[in-house]
Amino acid sequence: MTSEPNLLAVIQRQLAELNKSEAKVAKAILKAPEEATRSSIASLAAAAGVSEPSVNRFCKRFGATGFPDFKLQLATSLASGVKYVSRAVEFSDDIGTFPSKLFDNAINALLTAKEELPLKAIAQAVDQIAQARRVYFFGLGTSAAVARDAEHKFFRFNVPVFTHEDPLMQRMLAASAGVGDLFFFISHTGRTKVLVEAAEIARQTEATVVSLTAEGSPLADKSHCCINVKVEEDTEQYLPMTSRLVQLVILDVLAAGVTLRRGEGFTPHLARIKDSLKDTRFPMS
Amino acid sequence: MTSEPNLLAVIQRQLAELNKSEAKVAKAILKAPEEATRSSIASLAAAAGVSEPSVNRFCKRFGATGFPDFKLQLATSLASGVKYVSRAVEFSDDIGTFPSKLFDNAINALLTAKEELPLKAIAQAVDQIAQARRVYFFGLGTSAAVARDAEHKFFRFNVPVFTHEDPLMQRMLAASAGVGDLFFFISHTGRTKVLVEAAEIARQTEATVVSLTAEGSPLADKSHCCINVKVEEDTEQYLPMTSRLVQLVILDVLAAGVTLRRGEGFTPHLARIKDSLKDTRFPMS
DNA sequence: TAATTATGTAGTAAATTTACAAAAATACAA
DNA sequence: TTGTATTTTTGTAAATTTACTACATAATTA
Repeated sequence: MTSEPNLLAVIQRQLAELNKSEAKVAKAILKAPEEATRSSIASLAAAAGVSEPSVNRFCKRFGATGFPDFKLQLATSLASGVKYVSRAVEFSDDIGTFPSKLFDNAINALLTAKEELPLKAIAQAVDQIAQARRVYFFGLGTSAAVARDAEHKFFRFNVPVFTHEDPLMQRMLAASAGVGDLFFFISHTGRTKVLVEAAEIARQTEATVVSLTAEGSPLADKSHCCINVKVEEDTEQYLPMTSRLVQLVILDVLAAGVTLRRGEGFTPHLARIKDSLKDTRFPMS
Repeated sequence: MTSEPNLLAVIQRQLAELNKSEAKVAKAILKAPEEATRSSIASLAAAAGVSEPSVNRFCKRFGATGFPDFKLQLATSLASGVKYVSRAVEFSDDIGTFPSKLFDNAINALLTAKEELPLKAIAQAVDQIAQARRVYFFGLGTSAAVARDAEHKFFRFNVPVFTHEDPLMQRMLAASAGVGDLFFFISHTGRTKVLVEAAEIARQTEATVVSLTAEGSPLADKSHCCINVKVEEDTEQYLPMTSRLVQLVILDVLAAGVTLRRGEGFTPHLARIKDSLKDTRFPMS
């Protein structure tokens, strides 16, 4: 059963080849498709001016097992028209519209990323992080915040993690790296000079270089392992980027991957960390 | 008929408040939603281990006129891409399953947040940020990364922004605040002592206190304006939180709101900022 | 123990499908 | 053409499946 994305279009196309009563049914459905999904076979038959079995035959002709199945397919087809598509925010937007637009853009970015996850690179990165003696997360600008987030997360997993936003520190640390060190570079464009340079320096040592960045970018070229994040076309230049959200979730994936590798025996450690924060908080009322 | 965009999420959320048989039905549907749309009331009842009227009552509870109507709503909901329900990562998961789970969780969190956006509070926060002479973003732990992200974003909009991760700096800055200062506190729980204390100190000055945190939390109580983020049940304690993603997008919304308020004349400024970064990057090949 | 709530049984109503027959359309011979 | 045979289309009526309602029993709560 190949579920057709646009059932109405198929009906429209077949209209000429249908016999009289079936054509009547088709017209009735095309005229009010939403209503058709809600009506019984009797009322649709009445609306089309035919008998109930005619409607039933019509449904079977279009690949459904019967009338209810047809309604289901029709409803699905109608609903799938409204997907989450990127929509630019405009100056004419108001509070009722632009927040949903931004959320839709974010959701859309994650949906897209989910479909084309570079699983091989992710698995490889998990391996390398799990084996690393020390992990450095480096990013600049917006990506520095992502690196910071990663630091917090991985710290919980007993991975010795470090972050530095200062390019000079990044260079120096890269230069003095050795076996067991892992440098994880985060960059939207993969073209930020100082970051690429730091990666280059790290690469000349025995350390491992992993990056979360755009495919084919200078930064990706310098890495042992690169997790590609598709860079969306830069249509909306002045409003927030969604790529960092994707980066964050990919880092969640890496963290989860490392945890899973540690196995069930690791949960007490996590519980202890969580517990250690208890006293810093006001108790629940 | 208020057509709910994400029926599965609604069912998931209500799960705790359902009585035994209805919960069984809910679980059966959540387990195999696609199949549920195709089955009869009898087979679904059998699958859930309850009687047919229980299924019927379940449907009515969720706003449907009956079982067929419910199936229709479910099918519509599924088709519109909303099959993203929070699923916990388990130790038996492998690379083929847990990444999608995490993405689904993230997408689900954003979808849920989108549905219940506190637009009034957002509008108010936009007003206050737009009027502020200085804006301080304060957070700790994971929220510090969110604050950092906010700093980068708002800086582009020519808002004088500051972030500090150090609780002592936060206290001192809060204490010396005055008219025109805005303190923006970010916290998942809203119960972190040192942060709540800083908010309390800021509140005693002429400054404005805005927070992005859990409803009814101590931090929310200290704020002039609180943007509520629903805190999901803490079932999955050891794996990444999705709330920070929601926080980030809400901050995007605020930033967009401030920009829109500035009007079209502001774009040259944004272009200049963007331009200033050009020389820090390797050109596209 | 009473009251309330939850759940299932059994019967009923509604909707859908099937089997079949009538009607219409088509093909073809005279 | 026109009548007849054949095929296709369509509707009627019965059968079947499905969904709903009313009510009784069970479980829970006060």
